Parts: sequence; structure tokens; C-alpha cells
Amino acid sequence: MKIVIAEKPSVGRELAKVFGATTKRDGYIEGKGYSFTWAFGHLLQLAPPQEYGYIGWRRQHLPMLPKKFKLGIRKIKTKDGMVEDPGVRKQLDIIKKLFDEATEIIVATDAGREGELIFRYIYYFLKCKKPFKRLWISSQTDEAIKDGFRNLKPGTDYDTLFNSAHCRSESDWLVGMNATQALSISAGSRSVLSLGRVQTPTLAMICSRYLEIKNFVPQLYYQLAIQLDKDGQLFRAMSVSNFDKKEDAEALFAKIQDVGSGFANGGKILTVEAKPRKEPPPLLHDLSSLQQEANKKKGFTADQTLNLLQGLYESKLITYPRTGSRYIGDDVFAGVPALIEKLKGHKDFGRQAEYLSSAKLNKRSVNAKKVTDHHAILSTGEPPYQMSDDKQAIYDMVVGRMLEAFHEECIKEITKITVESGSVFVANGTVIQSAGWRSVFNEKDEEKKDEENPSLPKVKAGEELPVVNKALLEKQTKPKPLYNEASLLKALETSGKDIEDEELRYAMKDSGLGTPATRAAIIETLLNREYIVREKRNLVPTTKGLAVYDVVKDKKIAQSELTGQWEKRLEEIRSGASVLDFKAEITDYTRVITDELLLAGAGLAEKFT
DNA sequence: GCAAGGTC
Repeated sequence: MKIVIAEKPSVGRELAKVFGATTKRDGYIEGKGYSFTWAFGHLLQLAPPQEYGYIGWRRQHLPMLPKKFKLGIRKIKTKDGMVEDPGVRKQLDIIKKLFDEATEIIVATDAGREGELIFRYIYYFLKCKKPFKRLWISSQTDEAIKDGFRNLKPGTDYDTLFNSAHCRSESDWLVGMNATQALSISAGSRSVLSLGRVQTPTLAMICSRYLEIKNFVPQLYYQLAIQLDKDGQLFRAMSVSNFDKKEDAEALFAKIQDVGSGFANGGKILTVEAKPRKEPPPLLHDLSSLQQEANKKKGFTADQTLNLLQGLYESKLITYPRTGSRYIGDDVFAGVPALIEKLKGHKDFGRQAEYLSSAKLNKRSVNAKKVTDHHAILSTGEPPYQMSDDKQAIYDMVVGRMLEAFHEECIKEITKITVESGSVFVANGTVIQSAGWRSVFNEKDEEKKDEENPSLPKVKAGEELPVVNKALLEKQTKPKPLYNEASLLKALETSGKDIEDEELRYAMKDSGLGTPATRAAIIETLLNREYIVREKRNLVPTTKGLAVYDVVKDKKIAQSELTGQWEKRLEEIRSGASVLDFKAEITDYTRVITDELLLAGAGLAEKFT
């Protein structure tokens, strides 16, 4: 019997289906000489400190540096504290039984670093010695799966990938557990003051933005506005320059040749530019972009959106939601017309689906090279059932985006008119000529509607028009806004893009801080620790959060560069570099940060209790 | 009591 082990049930079932295996057993599917089983993500985790004899949180234990890490079954929180997850225990027993019977093991966990780790932890925990082969595919279509099985790789090809994953896991434990205990102990805090490679830079971003706003001194500046009349159609133009000094603005304001000052035609058209601009459709959604949109449109938290998506996924209405890719491959694209066909009955988007079903589809979101472990979120074509309003809203965001993404470009005409009247003014106008993808939701562009005219009259250079109104505007510079869940998710995703060191920036280019699957949980952790609170839709630090930030803000653990450095080294390990060197670096750093925090945290608790 | 990672 050959055993195939997937990362999650949905993939195990899909693989079984492709093989025509149909006998459903408890925790696996059998048929055609194979058994298809699965994990539920990580079933095993690094054992907590007490399992190495570090009982209680004590200064003399620090730094905790286990000689050899142990694995334990994933725990869940109950009213009696942390206990082994019974479902996980049961599935591990099933996997063990199957491995014992196996003639060959085929590893079909997700094609990536964590997928490799999920399997290897199970394999080593069960003390399995049988050889295994690796299925490595990035698309779940029948063809891709069959092709993958025809090209199974030797399991050992991925030993270095496992090494990098293993280092990631142990390093996070070493730095996180030690830093957390060091700070909590030295602060004399009753509550846990947790720190970690991801959560602490995230906290730092929220705190530094908050302080930046608090210390922001608004600057006054001035701008001039005029209103012109072209055969009864009024439009507005703004001075090209801003003025820091009121006198400067007033001097030019006085020179405006408006009707009130006795000029019949005081605005002279200098230039008129009109050009079409093509606006491509947005990409399909990945988890993060959908969480951001749901936060903006509906005020859902990242965690709520993830839960709603998980529900839709479990009822097979959408594809895998924890994806970091906004693209699909050509094979998946081949199935898109059929999906669009099924949307014809949708109450809001039916007409657009109708239109698209006979149109040439836009392929901007089709790029197999940009599909990572999973492709972008799509509907599955399953008929939707009656669902809660919140779930429906999320489902509609998924299918609405699909229609947008495969729609044609929106074509706008951008007009820019410059006018002279004492000084130079400019009027901008945008007219949508062909809505294209924008007809799906039919919403206004939120940015820059402030100073724009929806449409401008037809004018010619050299023409002179009456200035019917003028204004001297006093304005203030504004600070950046507080983070909300949408902007924080975006910031986590793009974190690392502005790191100065080119190599570190490169190492983080595909990752950012955290992963799509964990970012919602990171935000929840900061809330649970009472480091931050939600105020309306904003995320605002508490006194406690600010006190912790103050202690760690100049340390490496609070900077996203730390992740950049790790990613760079982990990639080197994946391509064969020494594991021992990296482990030695991490051990050194663990000692340093532990010592620093044991000193720096002294008396901290008094600042927030 | 604690990390970050995955998923039901």
C-alpha cells in the first residue's frame, strides 16, 4: 500500500479523486492501491520550556537553550489549561497506522518551507524510517496532479528545505520564549509581556505611528482657487504653487483678474491636454487583499474575514483562502469561463457575468510563475446556499473581484487645463469613457475626488474666460493616519520594502512580516496582551503597549530587518549552507537579547499598572 | 503564562 499524506483534508480528498480512490475511511480515503491521508496543518509543535526542566518562570533558567528540542502534540486551550487536541491525537494515530503498513510514502504537503516541516515533524515524531518521495506541485488541477505524480522527487532532495524550516521554527522558539520570559520577569509584571520576531515589530509599527501623530505639528499653508465660466459651465482651478507665507498668497490673490475686480474675461487658457488613460482591472484576491477590502467596506477584522472565508471554504464555495498569490495558472484559467457561467444568476453581478461570458477575458491575473503554494481565491462553481449576511458579503467580494479581474480595462479621459490669472492655475478632470471592470461594483474612486472636476468643458488654448469666483484657502498639513486593520495588513505585507540593506530587502521581497495565514492571529495576540485596543476601526497602543515599545524600540527584536536577516540566512541554508553556523548565531543573539531585557525591563510594570 | 507557523 502506498500512502499519500497531504497538508489538509481538502487536498487529500482532491488527490484521491484524481486517482479514482473512493473508499472513505476514518481519516483517509482508500482505493487503487493507495491510501490518501492528511494532517490539519501543523499537528506537532516544539515542546514548551517545562518539558526541558525549566519549571516556572525563573531568571536563573535564562536563557533557556535546550540541547535537543522535543516535539509534542498540538495543544488547545480548555478551562483546565492546555491539553492535547484529541482530534489531532486521533489523526496522528491514523497516520501512524498507515505509515506502519506503507510500502512507500508520498509526501503531498504544500510545496513550501512549512509544508515540508509539517510532514517531517510527523515523520520524525512517529519515528518512521520508511523512504518517502515528494510530490511538488503548485496547482491542484487534475492535469497538474497527474503530472506531479509522474514526476515524484526523491524525498532527500528536500532535506535542505527541511533544515531551513527547522531552523526557522527553533529560532522563533528560542528568541520568543526567552525574550518573553526575560521581559516579563524583569518587569515584575503579573501579566505576560510577550515578544517575538513578528509580533514585536508589528507592535513597534503601531506605536511609532501613534507617537508620530501625537507629536505632529501641523503646518499652515495657503492655496488659491478660482472658478471659471465657460458658456455657463463652471469649473474650478487651483493655484499650481502652495504658499507657506500668507502675505505671498495674498499678493497673488489680489492679482486674480476676477469679474468682481472688473475683468470680464480674466482667465486665459494656457494649455489644454486631454489624453485617454487605460486602467487595468485589479488582480484577483489573495487573503490579505480580501481582508483589507472587507475591513474597508464592512469593518470586518482580519480574524473575522478569515473565519468567514474558512466557512465558505469548508462548504466548498471558494478555493483555499490562506493564499498569498493573486494569480492563477493557465490550467486554472481554462476553467474560468465555466465559473463565470455559474455567476449569471447572481443578484448583483448576473448582468456582468452575462456580458463576460461572451467577451474576451482579461489575463492580467493569469501568470503561473506568480502562483506560489496556492493560487488566488476563486469561487468553485458550487451553487451557493442561503447564508448569513456577513458570509454573503465576503462571498460577493470574491465573485465580484473575479468578474472585475477578467473584465476589460477602464478607459478614462484625463484632462488638464492650465489657466493664467495673475498666477498659474490648473484644473484636472477625469471622465470615464468606458467603465470596463468598474461596471461590476460601480463605485467611485475614493482617492483625490476632492480637487477634481468630474468633467471639464471643451476649451482651447488662448481662450479667455470670466473668473466668477476666487478664494484664498488656508490649509494644514496632516499627519499620517493611525493604523487600522487594513492599513496594518498592507504594512505587514510590504514591510521590508524600505529596508536600506539591499540583500535584506531582497530576502524579504516575497514575504514581508508574518505570513498570510498568521497575520490575523498576530493582531489578535497584540489585542489579547492588551498592548493595543480597537478604537472605532483604528488600532491604538495602550499604556502597556507603549511601555513595552519604549524598552524594545531600539533593539533588533523590534525591527523587521531581523526577519530579513533570517530569511536571507534560511535561503542560504536551503541552498546548502551550514545549519550549525546559523544556530550559533541564533544562540548568541538569544543570550544577548535575554541579558538586555533582564536589565532593561526593571521597574517596567509600574508604568502601566 | 510564553513564539510563529499551519489548519479545523
